[in-house]
Parts: sequence; C-alpha cells; structure tokens
Amino acid sequence: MTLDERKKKVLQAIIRDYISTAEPVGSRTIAKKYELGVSPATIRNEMADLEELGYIEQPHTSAGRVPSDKGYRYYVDCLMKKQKLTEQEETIILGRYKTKVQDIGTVLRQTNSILSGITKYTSMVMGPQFTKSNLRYVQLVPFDSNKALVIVVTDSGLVQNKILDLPQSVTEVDLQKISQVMNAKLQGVSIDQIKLTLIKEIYYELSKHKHIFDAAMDLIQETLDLNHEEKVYLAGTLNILNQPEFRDLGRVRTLLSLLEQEKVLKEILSEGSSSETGISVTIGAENRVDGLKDCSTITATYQIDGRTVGSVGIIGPTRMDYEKAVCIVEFMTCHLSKIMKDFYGH
Amino acid sequence: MTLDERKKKVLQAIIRDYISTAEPVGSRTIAKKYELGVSPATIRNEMADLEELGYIEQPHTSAGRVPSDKGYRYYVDCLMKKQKLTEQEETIILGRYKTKVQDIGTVLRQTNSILSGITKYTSMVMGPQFTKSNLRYVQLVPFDSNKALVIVVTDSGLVQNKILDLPQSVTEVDLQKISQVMNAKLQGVSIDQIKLTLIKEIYYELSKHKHIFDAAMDLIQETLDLNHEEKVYLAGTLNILNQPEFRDLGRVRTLLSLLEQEKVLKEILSEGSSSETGISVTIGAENRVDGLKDCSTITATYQIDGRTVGSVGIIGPTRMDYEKAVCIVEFMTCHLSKIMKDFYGH
DNA sequence: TGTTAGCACTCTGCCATGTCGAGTGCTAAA
DNA sequence: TTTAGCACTCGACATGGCAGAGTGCTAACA
Repeated sequence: MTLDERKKKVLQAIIRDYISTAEPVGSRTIAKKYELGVSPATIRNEMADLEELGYIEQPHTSAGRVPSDKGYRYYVDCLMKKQKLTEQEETIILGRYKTKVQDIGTVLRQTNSILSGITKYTSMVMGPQFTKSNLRYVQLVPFDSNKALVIVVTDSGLVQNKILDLPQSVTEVDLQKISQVMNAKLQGVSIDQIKLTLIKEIYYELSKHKHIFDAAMDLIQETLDLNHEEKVYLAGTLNILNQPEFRDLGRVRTLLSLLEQEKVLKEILSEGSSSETGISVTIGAENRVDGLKDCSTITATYQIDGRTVGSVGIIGPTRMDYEKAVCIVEFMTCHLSKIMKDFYGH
Repeated sequence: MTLDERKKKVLQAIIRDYISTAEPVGSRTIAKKYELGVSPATIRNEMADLEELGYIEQPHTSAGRVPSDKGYRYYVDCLMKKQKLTEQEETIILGRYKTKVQDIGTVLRQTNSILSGITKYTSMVMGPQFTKSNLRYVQLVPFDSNKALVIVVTDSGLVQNKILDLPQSVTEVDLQKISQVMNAKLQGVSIDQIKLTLIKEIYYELSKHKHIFDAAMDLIQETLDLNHEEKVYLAGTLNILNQPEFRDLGRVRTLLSLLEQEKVLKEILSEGSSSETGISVTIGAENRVDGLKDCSTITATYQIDGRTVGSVGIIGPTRMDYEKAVCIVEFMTCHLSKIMKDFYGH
C-alpha cells in the first residue's frame, strides 16, 4: 500500500499543520501554506482518497481533516526525517545537569525534569532494576536494643535499607559476623540469583556459630526480602494541561489518575525494551493501556556496559511533534548511558 | 462583635448548607431545611445583617448567600462543635495501615495516602527533619576503585547516602578507620551541631594517622555536607478535580503547579508549627501563599518523645468540611505520634 | 417592636433561532 | 488530469425570550 508522491506530500502537510495548530486542516490551508503547486480542489480529491485509505479522518462533514492513528504511523515510519539536535539545543540540555554525579537517583530525576521541560510533554524515567543488579555490600547495623538496620548496596549504585526486629540474643558482634559472612558469599552476585543457590553456603558457614544460627538465618531471609520494585520517576504531568486536547476536565482526570499508578508507567516503559533499535513509538490505540488510546508514547532504553538497565519515555497527545520528540528522547538516553559509563567508569 | 443566637444559627445553617451543596444558599432553603421556626422573610433580614457584618457575601443580586472567609473563621472558632471519629471510622483508618513498620518513609507515605483517601482533599506529610535528628551511625563503604559510598543513619530512622570521589591513597582499611573515629565521636550528636564543634576532636584523633589525614578530613567534610532538605510527601492531588470550585482548568493548573513546589508545601506546613494546640486552620486569604487565596489548609504536628519532629496537613477549597477534616487530621497526627513511640520504643 | 406575607425586580441558565464562515463534494469545463 | 464554480453542511457565535430562584421593600399583623 504505497502512496504516490503527491499523496505523501499532502499527508505530510496535513500532519505537520495539525501538529502545530491542533485545528482540522482544510484543502485551502494546505494549498496556501505548503507549496504543492496545485489548487485546493485537487488537494480535496487527494484528501478524499487519503480518507478512504484511512490515513486521515473528518471530525464532521465540512470540517477539515485530522490525521488518524494510521496516518501518524505512516508519518513516523516513512515520512518523518530523522533530525539531529542543534549544537545550541544540546548545550542547553547539558547545561541543565548539575555538575557532580553524587547518586543515581538524582541523575535520573534531573534527566526526567529536563526531558519534560524540553519536550513540554510528560516524561518518565525508570531506574536500574534492583533485582538485576549485583550485590556490592550488605551491612547489618544495630539500631536500638531490639532492632537492626539493614543496608544493601548494589553495583548500580542503588541503596536500600530497612529495619528488622532483632531476637534478644543477638549482639552487635554477631551482626558484624553475619554481615561479614554475607558479604564474603554474596558480593558480586545478582540479587535475582541470591535467593536460589547461595544461601546454603551461608548456612554452612554460619553453622560454626551455633548460638546465633537460627536468628541469623531469619535475619538473612528478611534482609534479602527487600522491596524489589524499581522506582519510576514522573515529571511534567502538568504539561498535559497545556494541550488543547485536554481542555476537558474528565480527560485530564482519567489521564492523571492513570499516571499516578506506577504499574501503568511500567507497562508503558516496558513497550520499548522489546524493540531492537532501542527507541519505540506507540501511537494512540496501539497503546495496550486503556485510557491512553488518544495518547502517544515514545520510549527508549539506556545502558550500562551495553546491558540495558532502565528506560525513559514521554507521553503526549497523538498530535505529538514526533520528529522533535524522538530526537530528544534519543539524545537523552544516549547521554544517560554516557553518564552511567563515566560514573561506573570502566 | 458577638452575634445573637439566631444570627449564629442562620450563619451556621448557611455554612453547613454551602459546604454540602456548593450552591449559594437562599432564605427559603434555610427556612425549610433547618428548623429555626421563622419564615424566609425573617431570615432574609438576618442575612442582610450578616452580609453587612461581612460574614456572608452575595455572588450577584438575586443569588443566594455564600460564606466569606470571615464567616468561615467565625464558624471554625465559635460555631463548630469538636467531633470525634466513630469507633467504626477509626477501625477503618487503622485497618489501612500495613501491619509492620519497616521504615519511616513507608509509614509517612501510608499516612499520607490514608489521609487524602479519607478526607477527599489533598494531603501532605513532612518527615522528621534530618538536621534536627541525632546521628546514630556513619559508614564509609568502598564502592569502586576510586569511589566510596557514605551512609548516614539518624536515630529517627532516616538513612541518607551518597557517593564520594576517593583520593588514590585511601584504602578500605582507612575507610574503616575513618568510619570508626567518626562513629566514636559523633554518635548521638544532632546533625545540626556536628559541623560546629566536634570536627576538631576528630582532627585530633586522626592526626595519629598522618598518611591519610588530609584525605580523611576532606571525606568527612563531604560526608556531612549532605542534602539537608526534609522530604514532603504529597497525596491526593487529583481530589481537587472533584471539587466544583475547580471546574476551571486555569485554577487547576495554578494550584497543581503550586503543589509541585516543595517550598510551597513547607511554607504551608510551617504554619501549624507555631500554634500551641498543635492543630491550625488557615482560611482563604489568611494563607500567606499567593494563589492559595481560595483554599483552606489544616495542619498539625506530630511528636517523638514529646519533641515535634514533623507535620501533616490537608488542602481543600475554603468550602471545606472543617468539622470532619479537623477531627481526622487530629486523629492522624495522634496516631502517627503513637506509631513513632512504638517504633522507637522508649 | 419584631415578624410575616406579598409583590416587583433582578439576575442566571437554558433553549430556540438566525447568521456567518469554513470547508466539503460534485459537476462541468479547460 | 486539473480546475473553477456552486450548492450544501456543520459548528461557532450572537440574539432574544422565558422560567426559576432569590432578593429587597412595604405594609399589615401580633
């Protein structure tokens, strides 16, 4: 189903115009603004064809045309030219990062806020997955007479902590000992795998210290039973209020309450991870999440050591500036990968 | 400026009615719904008086009356009866808490979400202030060949961490030593005070270890230069979309973008901390934050060991159900104080 | 003196109506 | 195949009339 040159041009003109004005676009406008060298009447004929093929739609008789999801899809796949950010835009973005990388959460938050600020859409960033990281360090610290604080650090820089109840008999020295054994056995192992195999070895090691054995095993179990949820950062939710398609309060509510659910954000972001090119555009009804049927998302992943560890995405109306947005998302993920590389410096 | 009995009753009826219907209330409605034993005409006279005194207002001629800020203030101070939650409501609230307290952030988040869920307003919770807590434990952990992770734990259960660059010469053993010295000297001291006096002692202690002295001092400086911002949790922002006074998108945008700024939230919450009773109601234009002039806030503080460590608040339209809301906020802070007490168990 | 009934008046919200402009589809001519 | 012309459709907007809610005022009443 390939379109002839002129149809492509008309479709492109419609989409470009609609993206920038948010108004149904008529034959006259196209003839005037985009120099196709033909009269409105001719364009009307082309438009009738395009409508029949499903690339554009008419909100009602005697209104202009509006791109359909299929139209956007064609645009994204075939018509859109891949842009590059200008030198200037890149420096603006880079300038917004605070200088020093001190912790990974801050970097992700910054990235997120820059992304939503530049694109004017809503953006999300998902951090490295805790369970897929390797354990770097475990420490049990006495907290008060009958509680201990557990700190688990992964090599992707994530730190998790929680407080455990401590059996009476366990002393500070015992905690130290347990920490040591765990570190010795578990360092460098991925959090995922720890539960399965290695605990036996710890059993063996600790069996030399009979008096705390039972208590210790409970503690280790609890220690590793951490909150495995990876965090999703969200920014620029209010940007949707500036989109004319969200002048309706009901819609705003629906979308915002979707965005409050981390589950949904993860679902959106997981879309991209399957794609080979790393960047993925989902348009309107292609979205698996109900209630996002008139939104589009662009997602991409970032890497540490070539290993995909997280993703980044934006959400906007289907009338999104795909050309620009794709290019910004791409730049941000690249840069994020680069930061990670510098930070973990191999 | 004390009102006679009947005026009080009329004002109370107007406010009650307006709170529940959000419609300007007329003399007829009051005469019918609230049994004052007089005719609408009489009530009209009373209303004219009340309007002259500034307790109520008329949106336009031939509309009913609406309470003014002054009217609400009088209601809150004099007319409102202090309610108590029913047994049943209390069990519902308590039931929403997940059983085990594992970390302080989770407790605060839960409290927040319960509060906004029950009141149907937007709620905020501010955690213990990091700088006012006492240091419980510091640990420098090697992260990779030239970085270390610092973990600082306070006795209010806050954990902060960040990554530092490490000078070449410092070994794992050195880090351990530095941690030890810091723990020995700083445990139990409030974060506020650490910077001022105690660092000298550490200087002295570490001067025995000449070879790492300079590096160590830098590290300690950096360690203590943590992010001092206390976190404010926000929940139920979308609840405002259900309030008829926010049917207007512009207003929604103004309010939501205010709520995105942590600074503003802190300003709101700080209101209450000056009050003696612990609970504080701010109505409409009383609000210092511009853009909150047609909102009311109710804030209260919670304690650990009788020491005020954080606060809790809700934001709603001035047409807020003060009676109910005050009572819920009060209950929540009491309960929060109780949780804290159990948790830190003295 | 306080309370009430009655009445004229005002303002909003709603609906029906009419008009204007934008845009289309169709047809016939170039 | 392209274009000009024309009739038609639909939404946006302004207008006017009407109903309903509520008030303020006045005069009568207890």
